[in-house]
Amino acid sequence: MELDERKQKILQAVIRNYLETGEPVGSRTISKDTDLNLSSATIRNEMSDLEEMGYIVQPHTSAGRIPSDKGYRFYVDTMLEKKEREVEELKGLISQKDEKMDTLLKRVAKVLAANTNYAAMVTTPQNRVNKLKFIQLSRVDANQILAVIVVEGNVIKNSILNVDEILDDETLLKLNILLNTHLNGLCIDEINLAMIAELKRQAGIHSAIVSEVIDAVAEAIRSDEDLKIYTSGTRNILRYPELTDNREKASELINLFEEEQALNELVQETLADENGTGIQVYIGNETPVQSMKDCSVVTATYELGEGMRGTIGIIGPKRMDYDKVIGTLKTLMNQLDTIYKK
Amino acid sequence: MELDERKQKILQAVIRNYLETGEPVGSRTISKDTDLNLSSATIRNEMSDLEEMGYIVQPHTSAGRIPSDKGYRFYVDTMLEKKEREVEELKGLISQKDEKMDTLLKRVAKVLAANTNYAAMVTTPQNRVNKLKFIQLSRVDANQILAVIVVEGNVIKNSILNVDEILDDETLLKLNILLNTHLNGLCIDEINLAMIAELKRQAGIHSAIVSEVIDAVAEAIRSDEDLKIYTSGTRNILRYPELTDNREKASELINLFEEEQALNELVQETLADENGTGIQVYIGNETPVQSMKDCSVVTATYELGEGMRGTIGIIGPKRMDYDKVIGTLKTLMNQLDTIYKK
DNA sequence: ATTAGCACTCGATGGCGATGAGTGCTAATA
DNA sequence: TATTAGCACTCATCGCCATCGAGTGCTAAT
Repeated sequence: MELDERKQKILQAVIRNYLETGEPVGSRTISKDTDLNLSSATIRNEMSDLEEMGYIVQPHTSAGRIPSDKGYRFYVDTMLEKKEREVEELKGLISQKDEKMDTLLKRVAKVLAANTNYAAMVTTPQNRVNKLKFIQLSRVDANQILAVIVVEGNVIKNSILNVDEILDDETLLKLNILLNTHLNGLCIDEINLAMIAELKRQAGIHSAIVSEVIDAVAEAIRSDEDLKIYTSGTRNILRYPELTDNREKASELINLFEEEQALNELVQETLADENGTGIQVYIGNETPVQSMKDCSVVTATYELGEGMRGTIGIIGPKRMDYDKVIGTLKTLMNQLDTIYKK
Repeated sequence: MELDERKQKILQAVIRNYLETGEPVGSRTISKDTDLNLSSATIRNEMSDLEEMGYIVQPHTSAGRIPSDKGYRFYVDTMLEKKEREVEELKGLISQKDEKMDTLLKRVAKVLAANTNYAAMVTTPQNRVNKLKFIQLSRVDANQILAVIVVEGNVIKNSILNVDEILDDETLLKLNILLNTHLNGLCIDEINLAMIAELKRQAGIHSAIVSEVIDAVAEAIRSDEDLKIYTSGTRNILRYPELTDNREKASELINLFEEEQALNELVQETLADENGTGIQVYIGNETPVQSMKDCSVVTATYELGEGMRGTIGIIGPKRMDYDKVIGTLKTLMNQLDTIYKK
């Protein structure tokens, strides 16, 4: 059977109506809502076809129809083809500059949640190729050394090293020069054992410290270590219609939402495959995280130049205002992009 | 009327039973549960008295009694007098050292939530008098300066400053010495305008940079800026009996739980008044945060020497296993204390 | 191909009586 | 005087059943 134009129109009407009301929608409603001028009986026949084709389902006999995952998928796909919606209200909401990265991202999560009424998440940007930019060792205390490591994109890591021997200023300076001249501009794959051995040899009796610094560098450069996920709007999960009478599932989802581990999977998936727009929609079982299979996830990837990429997204009910969510995500995504083009 | 020993015993029995079952408890149950050998009729009379005195209430006529806030308060107070319970299982759970502070605290929150089955929160320690320990300016890029600021307790802050003029190594060194000799060991109140002016004068043409550094220092030292609150076990909120059929309240509480702002109030309250044990219990309306008035909050203050103090706590139903919660909190509190005595 | 008509299905709603846990009161008892 | 047995009364809960109505699928007419 073919999904001709009339069937498409009916399907869209069913879904749009269901998104609004949350109730299974019947033939009479469609007959009145569309401009097709068809009687409810005709619609019934068409809906029967659509059900056979898997786009809609009946929760029980003698009830209206609701969209299946496949139905939602159709809806989202046709929607994405349409022109971008304007979401002006968000401009300015996150425009203050000079903010710390984490405050900014936290606020983005908040804005996103408040705007969509769904649960939102935002990750810190990940750098795929973290090049070392600068290392600095300083003495803080008699036997404490502070190692500051700056990687590309001005991400800064600190590490305090306890040392037994007392280092004088001159040695410290030598070590600084040694480390910087050898390591700057390198990314993690390029710091191999041979180089470490060479560094240790040149450091002579201070090789222990070099060792510790290298460890700190390795940790600093390993970006996934540093992935932070900010969430907001968890409460909205309680409003999701597919969960209202299923406390257990709601609870599971809330839990998931504070488990960075699980969200991480989602993020990785999002970052992995790259389609044109940067927007991804996972409906029901399409999600990489099993416990979200009753929900839909919409994510966007933002880019901060230099290959830094992060994810913002919302986790909502399958019955979601996809149009608005996608619009909002796009706007925020662009805002982030421009903010960091300062 | 007086709360004689028999009434106390009955009250305790009522509360203990209610904590277990969650059902209003009747006179017959008490008659069987206690070792008083009284008939249900006698108990009825006593319970009637207890109700008059405000320790228990009847959800509706011809139902059993449940504790009022005042009843819980009595229960908790008598309980706190008893000897400390041993909670051995927790030893070792958070024993790994060498962890980053935030990972550690995150895990403490997790352990706490998992152990009690309530919602848990942990704050980073706050330093009341933040003394400056060390400042370091380094050139990262042609026109970017990295300022590293270490305050007492080895808390490190970074800040990247953009500069117009190009600074050579020598000037940088001079600035470093200037800043360190003048500022080290001072806390925020001691850095006054006169001193800043003096610094700027000595810096000469580089006074703009000094200005920026001072700003960064001020921000770094302002500790409340840096208060982070880790939460865990939000899902447990859904299990609280007083909220199970009140979605709205549950939702509100969940929201509260991700609003650092609100939790902060709680923290401040906790840190403010200091009784002997470091444990505080807020029952129902006693809480400083209004939206928690259907819950109980139990907090503990941990100390990390040098005046660094943080809060760990749980937010649970009024019908809560106070005994276990307090025990768990005490154990974790001590663990944190000892871990940081390395 | 479309539509009117009709019998049928099934969840939702609300009334109703039975059930039973628990109370307060009174009178008997130790 | 304190305790207890007995009893009438209250009220939330549960299962049952009839009703209602939205919505369907099928058939026959247009």
